[in-house]
Amino acid sequence: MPKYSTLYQKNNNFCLTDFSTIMKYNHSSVEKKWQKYWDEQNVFVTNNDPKNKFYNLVMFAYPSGDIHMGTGRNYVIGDVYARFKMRQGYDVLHPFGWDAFGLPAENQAIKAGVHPEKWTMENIQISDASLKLLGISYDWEREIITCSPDYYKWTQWMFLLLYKRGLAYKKEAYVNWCPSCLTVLANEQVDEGKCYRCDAVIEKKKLKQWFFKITEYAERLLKDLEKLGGWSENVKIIQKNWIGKSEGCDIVFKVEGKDAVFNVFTTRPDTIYGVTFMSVAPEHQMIDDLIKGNSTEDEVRKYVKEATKKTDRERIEKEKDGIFTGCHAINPINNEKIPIFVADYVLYEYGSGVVMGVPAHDERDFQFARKYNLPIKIVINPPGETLKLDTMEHAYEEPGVMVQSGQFTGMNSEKGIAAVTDFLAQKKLGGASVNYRLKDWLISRQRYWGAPIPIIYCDRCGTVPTPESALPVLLPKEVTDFVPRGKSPLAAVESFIHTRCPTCNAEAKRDPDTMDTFVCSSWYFLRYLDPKNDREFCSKVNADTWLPVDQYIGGSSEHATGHLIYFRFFTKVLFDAGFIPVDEPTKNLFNLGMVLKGGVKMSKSKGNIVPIGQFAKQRGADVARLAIIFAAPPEREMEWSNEGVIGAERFINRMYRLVIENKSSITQTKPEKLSQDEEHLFIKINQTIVKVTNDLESFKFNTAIAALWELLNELYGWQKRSDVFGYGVYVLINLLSPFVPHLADELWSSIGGRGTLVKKNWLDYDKNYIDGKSITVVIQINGKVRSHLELARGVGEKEVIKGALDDEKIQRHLKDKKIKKTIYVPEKILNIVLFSD
RNA sequence: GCGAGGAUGGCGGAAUUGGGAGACGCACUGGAUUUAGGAUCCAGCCCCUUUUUGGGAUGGGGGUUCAAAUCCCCCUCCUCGCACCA
Repeated sequence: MPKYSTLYQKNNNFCLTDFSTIMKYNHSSVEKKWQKYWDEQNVFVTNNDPKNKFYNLVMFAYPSGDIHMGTGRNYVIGDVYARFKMRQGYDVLHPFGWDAFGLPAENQAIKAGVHPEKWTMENIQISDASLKLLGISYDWEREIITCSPDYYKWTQWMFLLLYKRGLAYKKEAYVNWCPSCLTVLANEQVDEGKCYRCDAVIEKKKLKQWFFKITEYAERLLKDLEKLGGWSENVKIIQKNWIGKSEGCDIVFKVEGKDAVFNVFTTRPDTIYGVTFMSVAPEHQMIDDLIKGNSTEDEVRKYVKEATKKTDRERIEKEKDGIFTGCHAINPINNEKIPIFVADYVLYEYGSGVVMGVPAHDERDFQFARKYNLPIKIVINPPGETLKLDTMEHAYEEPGVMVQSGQFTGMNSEKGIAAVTDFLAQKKLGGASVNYRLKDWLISRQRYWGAPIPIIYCDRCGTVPTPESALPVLLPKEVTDFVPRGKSPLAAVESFIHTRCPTCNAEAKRDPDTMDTFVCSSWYFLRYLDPKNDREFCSKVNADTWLPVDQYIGGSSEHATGHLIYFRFFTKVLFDAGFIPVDEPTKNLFNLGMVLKGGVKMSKSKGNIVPIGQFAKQRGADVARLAIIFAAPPEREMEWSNEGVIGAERFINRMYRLVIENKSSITQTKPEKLSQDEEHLFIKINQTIVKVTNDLESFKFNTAIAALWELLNELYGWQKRSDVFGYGVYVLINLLSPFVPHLADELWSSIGGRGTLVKKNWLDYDKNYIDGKSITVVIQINGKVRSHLELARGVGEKEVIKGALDDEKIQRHLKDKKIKKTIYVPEKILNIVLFSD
């Protein structure tokens, strides 16, 4: 078959041009032209009255400088999907916005003296321009910026909603305190127990903080993971572990000689006869009562003071220790007297902050008991074995058979757990109980650049929420000192802090703290639905119309324990309050892989970024898009490389040439009267439509491009400019449009198409031309491929065997051998098994 | 330590209800065309052996099977998440 190159040399019938003078695709004018067209024709403006809605949401971004290939990959992948859905006839909502509050802006302000707002807004402008250069199909009229008062007014409103529903409360909590910078630090700013800026060892400081009661939703957040069929198992498992449900038993221990009790949570009530001491977290409020007047009071106080100052990390790394309080508790099951310790391995936040020490059956308790020479009492034996105290080097933590356990002796652990729990419940000394690892969400930040907490403190009325009509509580702009000194910079802004009590009009003070930025991002997906509404965060009708999010795209599992839990939490709260019709924001989440450069994550701080705007100008947006998509599967990490760019450029130029040189042959009409070769090509075309459609649906964009490349190669080498060729090129142009939209629209218009392909329906395939009429059956001998047979579809096993036995290559292998059996997989494989000798 | 995922040519990656390993691209080699090319076209491109034939190969080792990248067991390494959760 003559190839393309020989054609233009020898035969000019097909009007082929000399390659050496071929025009190259001028990406910059073409891309500009179509971006302008899309914009002027409002191609991406959302239909407010959708018949067939599709909410395609990509995670919005933090505006730290210009976007680069690392961040841009997310938006390209989201865009491919959005454009595909548009072509399938959906009314797509594809919005974008900025998570614009947060520490980097503030740090920049502290470092360079630029106001956070100025820095943020400039970055947004630059990044918006880059996204537009990439041709991302956002409905820019819905862009939201969380630091703008129109937005954070509703973030504050959300706070008040939670407050009204009893889900926002204030309590004392320990925060990270840098004794050198004299400032409170966020958890992210503490690196291995040290200040990220000055390396000083971080201390703990007790401050009154606002919390959201996410623990009240723990069970639903856990249970409803089942509803999230389109989430990766990985993220669901991470969330499940994070929520950390643990079923067990509460046991009430009385304190000897005091009018006090401890409620202890345990998952192993079957070990209750093995309790030989009790440990209380150093933060526990009851310690004061316990030690008051004891001879060791001062020593215990000293221990508590030191322990509470330590970071979590320090507490974990050192050997377990503690101090005897001088008090004893009574084991309710056998009235044994056990010493009460304060020990810093006990977590105040989990359970009740008190644990019963069972050294024989818990490794931590075992170490602790050995250190302080406390008795160790074996109450569980491994099945069929007997533990010996003198030879024990570790606790036996597995289930087993209860011994030395009064009436429960002889029971196995499983039965014993239930029996002891029931027994305690009957005696009102405890009962079944569930604990979660999940903690309430601390949302106060002693920082400037965030949404102010809309709370007012009045001497007479106490804590008073700002009335909704007074929202937003504006963040004062005339601030110059952004350095937090143990309290929010806002505390020093007199005009902000001083206000009047909404209830009694007396002089009052505002809360000086701002909210964690995760609050802003927990509900942003709702604001897109109604971004300019100044009476509601989103109208009920819009929420009913657009929710849930049909496809959520972005981030990797790093958000699994943060944003993705918070945003499910907010959705449930708003659902309960009747504002939105769904209790899960989205059933489909697609996680994206990071972009690497030189093997490390591409990021501004690593200094290895490839800016997208600049790249799009120089080499083309479509080249960038194609390189990103083809380099790796979307969910996997991808290395940004120049080689990938070269391949993408080649593809685009080749595609462009194919179309421009054969304009007159291209047709949207399906071919008729096919020769054998043509039929083969037509089948390939139809198979490509199927493959690309399926791959688009399932985010296998890299293999979709591979299929397109195959078809392009085939058409490029095709000799006859008949209908099937012309139709093939037409198909190719169409299938390319979600990936390289500028090129596709340009080619579409160059062959006489009108408008943009975005508005044109996705292609159907011809069901009669998916499978070829002939099939290739692989002939194996003893599992090794020896030959192939071209046979008609529908061929029977006998014919295949006959064909195989007639085959020359097969005969060679069968010489002097006996056939043991044959295995035939219809229309695929025939395996001839021989006797081994 | 616990949990999850992964390891396929020189490279990115295809192929898993078990059925032709290496699609597609990059790099590389040879050739064509060109004043030139980082353009374009043709051919080759897992390893060994070879005239064709053939043999080996999906991190390592074992197993199941007519047949294993795919299923099972053991081991090594890598990535991510959690990490005193009672």
